[in-house]
Amino acid sequence: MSEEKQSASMPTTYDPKAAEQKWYSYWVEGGYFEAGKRPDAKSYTIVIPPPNVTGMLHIGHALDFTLQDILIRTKRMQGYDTLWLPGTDHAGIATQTKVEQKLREEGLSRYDLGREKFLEKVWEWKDLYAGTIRSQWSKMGLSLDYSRERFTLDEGLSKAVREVFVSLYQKGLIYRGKKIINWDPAARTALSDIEVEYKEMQGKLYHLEYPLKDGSGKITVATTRPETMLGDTAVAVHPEDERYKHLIGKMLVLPVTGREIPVIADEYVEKDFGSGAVKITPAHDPNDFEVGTRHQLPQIIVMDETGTMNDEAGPYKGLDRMDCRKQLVKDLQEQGVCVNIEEHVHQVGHSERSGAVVEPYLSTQWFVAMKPLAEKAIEIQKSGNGVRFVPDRFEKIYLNWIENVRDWCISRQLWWGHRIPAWYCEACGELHVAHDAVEACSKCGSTNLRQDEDVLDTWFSSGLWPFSTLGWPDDAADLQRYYPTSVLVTGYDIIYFWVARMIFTALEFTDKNPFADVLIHGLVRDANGQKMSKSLGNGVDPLEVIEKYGADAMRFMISTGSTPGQDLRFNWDKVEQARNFANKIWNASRFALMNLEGVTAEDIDLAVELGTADRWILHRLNETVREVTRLIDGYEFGETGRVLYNFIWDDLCDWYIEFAKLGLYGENEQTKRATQSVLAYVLDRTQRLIHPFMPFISEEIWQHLPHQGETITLAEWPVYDEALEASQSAKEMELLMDIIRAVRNIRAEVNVPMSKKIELLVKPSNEAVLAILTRNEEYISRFCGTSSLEISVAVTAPDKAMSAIVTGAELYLPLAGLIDISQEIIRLEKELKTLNSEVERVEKKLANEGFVAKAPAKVIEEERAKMQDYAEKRDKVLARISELRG
RNA sequence: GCUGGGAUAGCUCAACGGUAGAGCAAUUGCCUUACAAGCAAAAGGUUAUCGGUUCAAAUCCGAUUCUUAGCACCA
Repeated sequence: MSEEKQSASMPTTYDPKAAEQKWYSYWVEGGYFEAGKRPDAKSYTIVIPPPNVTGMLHIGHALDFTLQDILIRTKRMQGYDTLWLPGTDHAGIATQTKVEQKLREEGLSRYDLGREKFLEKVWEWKDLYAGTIRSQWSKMGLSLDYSRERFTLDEGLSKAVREVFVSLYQKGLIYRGKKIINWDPAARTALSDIEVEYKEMQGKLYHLEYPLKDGSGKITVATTRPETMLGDTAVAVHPEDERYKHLIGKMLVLPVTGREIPVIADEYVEKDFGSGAVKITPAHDPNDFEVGTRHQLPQIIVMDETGTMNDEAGPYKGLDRMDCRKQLVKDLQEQGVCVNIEEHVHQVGHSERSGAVVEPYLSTQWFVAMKPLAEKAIEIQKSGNGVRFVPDRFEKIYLNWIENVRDWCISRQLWWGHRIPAWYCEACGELHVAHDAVEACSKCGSTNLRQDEDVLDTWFSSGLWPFSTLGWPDDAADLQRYYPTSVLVTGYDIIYFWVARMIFTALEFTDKNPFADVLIHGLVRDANGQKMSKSLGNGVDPLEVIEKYGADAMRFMISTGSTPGQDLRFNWDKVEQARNFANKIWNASRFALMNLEGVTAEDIDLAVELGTADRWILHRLNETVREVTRLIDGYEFGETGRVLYNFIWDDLCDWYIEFAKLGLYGENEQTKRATQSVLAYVLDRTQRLIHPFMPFISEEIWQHLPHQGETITLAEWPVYDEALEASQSAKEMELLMDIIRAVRNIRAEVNVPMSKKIELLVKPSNEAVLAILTRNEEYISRFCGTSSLEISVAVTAPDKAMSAIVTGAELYLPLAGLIDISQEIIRLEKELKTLNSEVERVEKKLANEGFVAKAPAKVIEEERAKMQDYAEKRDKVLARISELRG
């Protein structure tokens, strides 16, 4: 291929769009992402944290998925039978809320449609968004096995859900009970504890006076929710409280309703807080519920499931709870009952999904008894046989939660979700829990059975995800082969919701940890460090990033931009930097391709005589292979990115490619062939190393390079070669680079551009160095821009010359007329000063007996070598100064 | 209140016991035949403060200040 033709086919600027589309369909059509094609290989499995089918993916998903793709692609190249299983979550409340919102715009509610019709609508929505999500996955370049895609409401997964429910019920770990739960009056459903978000709010503390029935006085109580007083069934005081001791057992008259309620004694009350008396509303407060149970108090529910006051509220019946509060307070003030209103900052629970203020509400719900499940999980985790958290501090967070977990309310009064597999006999009231619809009551024989209306908490099915997606409870082949999974990658925000639940359900039902490792990453924040949210409108759409800078740039930025477990600030500058990096790779490859005409994969031969730079870059590549492999294994993607960036940009592009030009443009055919081989080889391995991070551009380039195989996706991952490390090329190259840098410095300092040729005299410190320099004379000459070059241990310094001392050699640049000797002396003295302080530092260190006695030999040796080097340089600089002076 | 995270160059962040690094911004010189999305050079730091452990601390351990998140809250 001619140079012109090659250049024309590869423009100087990389255009991601064409390549991305082309290669993704190539990969999918080639079936390269499908698991099961390497029956003899070890398996490596990741199940995707299923995104909600509520809408589009955001940049946080992009981070989560990119990290997984990096792992999967690396392992695939390393020869594993990799499975990355995709899927989506039905996301009960979230999705139902969205669809209801849409209906509301049409003036309809879910009740207008009825359960069946409404669910049809939700399924339509689901299909629409699952499609959108799939298209976003493809744009991000994710190597998912689409043949195994799952949805939490799939038949298979639903079967798993029923199996778990029935089994837990039979073990007595699922029960139905009347308790105070968190009620979302907007979505009209119960919530679990963790679905409630507490927000600090400016509220009011209302002080109310309840008169004693016998007219002998009053008791003051305080509340932040005065409307609940309508459901008060007692006032509690501490049994030891002298102020109230005599009142215990007496009756109070509840204002408004006139209901009589007792003064009771309970240790729950703190004497020193507030008035020392607490109004007790068992049906609307979890603590009061406990107190009420202890004292067998009536439980009076004063509002309905929409938050509207009911019959028990008397004159306030029909009012919304917030309106009732206003009206009631006004009335109580007029009656002199509400004696004081204080400003009060407190935490108010809001529904995570609907945003409504959550009402503690007494109702009959289904619960999972968490204690036994948690105990098992804690024991295994603490015995060291649990899941490995990365970073490990998240293990503490997990344990802390599971050690304090309370029973899990799993029933939701929604329509979108897994219907609870429980049937009630209409005739005798018997409860039947079963996998399949119960036809006849086993107790009375009636066939009149009604299924429980409620559905299960979304997280109930998500908790089974690692094994339900692989075919559990059946003895499926995929379950055998790919379970337990290798690693779970997710954000720290759902450790409680999801990670913990997967662990204890997996332990209970599969007797195994669901994954060996759990990699926890941070959240993506905006440029100001703020959490991205819809309400703030500061979210970043991954598609926009891909559109502007390409998927590879986004992936690289997002995956390498942070340290494990730490939040990541999104900013466009960093994406631009990643884009520039991609472009750099592109241009390095363009250069190579222009100079590899006719070279095929078979021509690449590294066993020939190689130059210093060739051996050096192979050595650097080798080190990079080792580092990148180690770092990816340790999930240290930020560090991996830095290693790759430095290798490619600095070593490969800035140094090696420049050095390679000499061989490529030179007359010596053999040297040219050798250089071509090294260049092609290094570039090929570089594409492989960068491929997990930047799949598209690496494939595009790899396909242009001399290669074997259909796709880089299946190319072998490079392996560290111990044998290469024996070479001295690194030290040789360091010397050359030092000389070149020193000359460049001086040129810059005295304003002599590279285009202007100069004389250069190099005095090596010994014969060995002389040999190296002589061997690389061409390099030195080229990169120092010399008109004449003298390399000899016999070099005598010219009078009017700039000089530089590097490790192993002295350099002289006769620049008479361009420099002032007194300035040169000042410059050298400055250098002397730094060298002196270095020498002093190391000297002091080596003089320290403790250091010499206790530090590792390697460290001491390094310090000694430094000492020698610095001292040598210092002496030479010193000599040069006196020479110039004299 | 309890439990974590963070505090490092002007900005955004690295560095997991051995001389503190990068990108961006600002400075200087370059359209050098892969790349101006680039090349080259120089500059920028008492690693929040105070103690301790260690031959050696940004790193490990205390304390303090500021900041951030989660959990729990007394009406």
